[in-house]
Amino acid sequence: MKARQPRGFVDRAAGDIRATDQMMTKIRAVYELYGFDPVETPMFEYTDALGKFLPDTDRPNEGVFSLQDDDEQWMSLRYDLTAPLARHFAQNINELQTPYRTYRAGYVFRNEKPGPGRFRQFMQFDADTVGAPNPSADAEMCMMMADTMEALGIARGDYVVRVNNRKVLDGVMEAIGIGGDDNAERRLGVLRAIDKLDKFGLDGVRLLLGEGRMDDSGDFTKGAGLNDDQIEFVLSEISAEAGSQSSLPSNASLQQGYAELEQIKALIEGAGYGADQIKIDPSVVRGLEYYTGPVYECELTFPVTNEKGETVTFGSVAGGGRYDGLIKRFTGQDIPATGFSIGVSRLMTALKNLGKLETTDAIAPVVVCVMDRDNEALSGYQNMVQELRNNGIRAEMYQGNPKQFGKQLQYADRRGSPIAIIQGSDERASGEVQVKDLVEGMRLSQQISDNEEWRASRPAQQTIKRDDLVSTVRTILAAQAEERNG
RNA sequence: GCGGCUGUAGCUCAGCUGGUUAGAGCGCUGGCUUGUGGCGCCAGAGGUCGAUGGUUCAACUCCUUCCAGCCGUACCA
Repeated sequence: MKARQPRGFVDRAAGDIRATDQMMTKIRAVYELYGFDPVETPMFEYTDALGKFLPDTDRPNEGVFSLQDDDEQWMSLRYDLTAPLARHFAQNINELQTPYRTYRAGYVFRNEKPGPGRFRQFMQFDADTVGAPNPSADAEMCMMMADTMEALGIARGDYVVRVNNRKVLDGVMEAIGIGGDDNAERRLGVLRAIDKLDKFGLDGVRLLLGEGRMDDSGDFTKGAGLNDDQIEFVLSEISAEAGSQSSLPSNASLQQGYAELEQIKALIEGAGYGADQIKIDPSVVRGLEYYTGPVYECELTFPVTNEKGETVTFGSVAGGGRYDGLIKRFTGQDIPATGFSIGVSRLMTALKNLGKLETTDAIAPVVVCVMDRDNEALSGYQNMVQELRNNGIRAEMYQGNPKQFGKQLQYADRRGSPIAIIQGSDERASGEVQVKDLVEGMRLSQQISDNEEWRASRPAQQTIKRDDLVSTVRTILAAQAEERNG
């Protein structure tokens, strides 16, 4: 049998897990500071609770991973953290105090084609306020996003939170005469086209708003089919400076959208945030389905170099918006809500590129070598290990086959151990141990080319009293730490 | 989903216009070495050449189909 994971799923190694933990700790601290409390929901939900994907018998797993419980009910792995929150709130509506301010993190699952940096299981970290109808709640989300980026070490100017309002986009489309149920399909096409602004630029969007666009492989994407006047209206609107009113015939949706954006702008300015952190941007679209008001996303603006040496802009690492209709599906009553989601894995990749990820693995343990294998010697080694541990120093006794001493040092070396402890019968008889600084020894090795000489010299090794073990190890570790930190 | 490109050892790849027993470097395992990591020397393991069907005296090499991966694109709650 070949050992492998399902496509789009990955194992995570120690370094990734530790780095993720550190990130999550920082994110959580910001959310807590803002007065949000944690909540957790299960990975599985009944499929109908997740929303639009009701599996049909032909394709039960389109988009989501679904299976039938033994009572025939369909259940699915969650594909985001918002739908489960709506379910949780609706279910506990009588107990939960509103506005309900909550955050949660966890894996979500999407059954779709994986790609580089795109997996079928990935981590999201969400914050939401339920029962808050005013744009002030949206403004708070934007500020929290900005604070989170800075808490993670992303400098001001290397990120920007961009805010728009779905009502503005709706108003624009109404103004160019594609409002109403008849044009739902066309409006979707327009939104999709606008969403491609990052990728294809204004010219690409122009094509997609009109007839369509041919991609590099020769594949043709059908456009939204607007006429030239309509296209120019849309383009001028999405490329307009923040806050400038368009020349289009106004309507209620447009006016309300602008008013809400004005209010958000006033709040973030009042809180001291500048346009280099949060700005109104009429080209932000976000997901197409359930957003009903302000939408916002956080984008990284610095160029990063990928493994292949190509320069790419990273784009969006977090996004959200107002979803006033989502909870109503369960309760029948209007419950306004707004919130956002951080793509943890994606953001981690970006931080790695920025050098802001604390990739310093935990210091590997001190390895106590096994020289003699009689019980007296072994208990002495174990005693040293325990003493180091009791003093807060990671340590382990070599647990492999000890017959070749060279293998033990090789193990310590490849494990990245800072120090090896050696005590043979001679040292034991005189109450001594050898302490070997593996980092210093590696440096010395570069000056010695002959293998015999390298061995005989026993580099970076000192003989000390057994009683001085802990203090000597501490001294060496401190020196190594100082060197690492420059 | 659509279009293009690519599948040879754990990894990176070589393998001529089809020719007998498929190679290299690195890595891995063991040994030199039951008192010393790097460097070194010796030995070894590991491949139904992505899978299937076909053409041929003969296929890693050419063709079909499938699968997987990469790039672009579409969809993306």
